[in-house]
Amino acid sequence: MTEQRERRSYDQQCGLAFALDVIGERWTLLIVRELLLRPRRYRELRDVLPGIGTNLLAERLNYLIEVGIIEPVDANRRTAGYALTKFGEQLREPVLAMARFGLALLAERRVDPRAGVRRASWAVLAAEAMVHPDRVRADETYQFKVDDEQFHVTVDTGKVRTRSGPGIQPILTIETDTQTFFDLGSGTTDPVEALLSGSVTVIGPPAAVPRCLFLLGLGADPGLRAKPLVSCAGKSPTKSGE
Amino acid sequence: MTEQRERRSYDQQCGLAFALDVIGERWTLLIVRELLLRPRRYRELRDVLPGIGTNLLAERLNYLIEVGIIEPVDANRRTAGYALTKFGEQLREPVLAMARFGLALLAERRVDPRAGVRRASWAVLAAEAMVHPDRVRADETYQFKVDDEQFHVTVDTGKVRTRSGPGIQPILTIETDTQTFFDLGSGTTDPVEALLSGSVTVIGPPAAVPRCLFLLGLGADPGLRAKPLVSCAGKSPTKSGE
DNA sequence: CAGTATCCTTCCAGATACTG
DNA sequence: CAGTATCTGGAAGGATACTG
Repeated sequence: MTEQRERRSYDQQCGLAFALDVIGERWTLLIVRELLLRPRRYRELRDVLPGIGTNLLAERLNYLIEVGIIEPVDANRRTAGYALTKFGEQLREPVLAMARFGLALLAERRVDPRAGVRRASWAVLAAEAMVHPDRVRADETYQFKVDDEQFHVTVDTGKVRTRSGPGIQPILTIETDTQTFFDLGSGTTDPVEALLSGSVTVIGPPAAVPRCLFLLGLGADPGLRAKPLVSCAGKSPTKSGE
Repeated sequence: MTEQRERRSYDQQCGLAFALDVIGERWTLLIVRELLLRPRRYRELRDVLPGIGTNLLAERLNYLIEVGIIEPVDANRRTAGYALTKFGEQLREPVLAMARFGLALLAERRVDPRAGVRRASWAVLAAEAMVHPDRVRADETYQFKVDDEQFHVTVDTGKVRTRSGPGIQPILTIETDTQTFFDLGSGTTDPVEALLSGSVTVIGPPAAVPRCLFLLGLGADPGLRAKPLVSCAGKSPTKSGE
């Protein structure tokens, strides 16, 4: 039996404090992140969260089940893993917003861009965080291959979805490595530069590339551009005043 | 001098992990929340964060300065408090997203709705979290008085802003207490019920009320409504709807 | 494989004393 | 007032051995 722990609470009547009481402890949001990508087995979670320790993982999982954020998935009679509940899916927006901030930290070199474990599956989340829903310029699908991970961004009747796996009839297929992808996402590397240096390869009509870049916040609006000059890394979010 | 602590890091190349490495420790986001509302002095922060302890608060403040999220504000030559930097302002979206999730927890009774300290200033954040930018129906200002706190939601040329202090020429002035406001925000209490029971009072044209409710996610689209169902804006006495 | 139990370390809460 | 520094008990986290 897992014994009940007396949880620390901020004891404040505030939405943020309520949320942090539940998902503010160490590791919790990272577990949620993994399950946002897809359901996972206990072992898989251990593997993608190096350093967590089996007791903590078990404790967190039980608590997340208790509060209805995740649920065990059992095939046959055995626990086959964990998945987010419908309620837990509501953590997608907060997690993406935080991930966006993390990329901003990276862009401003407030964190070490090369430190730590790399995993291509994080790139899916990064892509989803980068998407500007208001920057749709065409209904089309962009497919990505980042190291071993495959995912796609689809615009369907103006609505954007980011999903794991190959896309259906993608207009573009973009291939790169995890490092380059994060460098692009944080504005560390310019997309044009990456293309020219060959660390990114693109298959598909060149005209679609600016639309894809624009959607991901990496380029200027193609609809407003008279002539394709040299793109200037579009996203230039106001140098922090120091 | 504050001695440097060896910070715990997830060591993962992922936006979320980067963010949590920086603002994932206990109390940090609550400090940011306070500074999102307005700059604060050391003493004020202590007062709104009961239980934090002077050393932790000092440590967190110094670290947040170090990473460029906040900066000391000095009037004359003395430290007059702390304010978010332009960079730190980027935490507004993540914090609001988390607060929204917190309200969802409340709505599903996953947290105790009555526990803990109440502060009217939290309501400003809650209101901002509740706003649906895509639900604008008119350019107008709604002013709120929640206990001792005053703030307003303004729609100006289709853009929504939520700010502390009184609004300019508000079409509505809504007055209530902190508890009721959070009950409304979490869907625990129905707005109509709150109006009828007198725990909320509204001054202004009744026709504007549905627009305000809709904007805050508390009512149906008034543009789709044929007739104004609720026409009681003034005091409709003692009809306890139980 | 999927956890549970155990031990040890680090961090946090709370109190208090000290400095400019 | 605006912090900094120190101390102590207890709780959370990390590493690992162990069990069904």
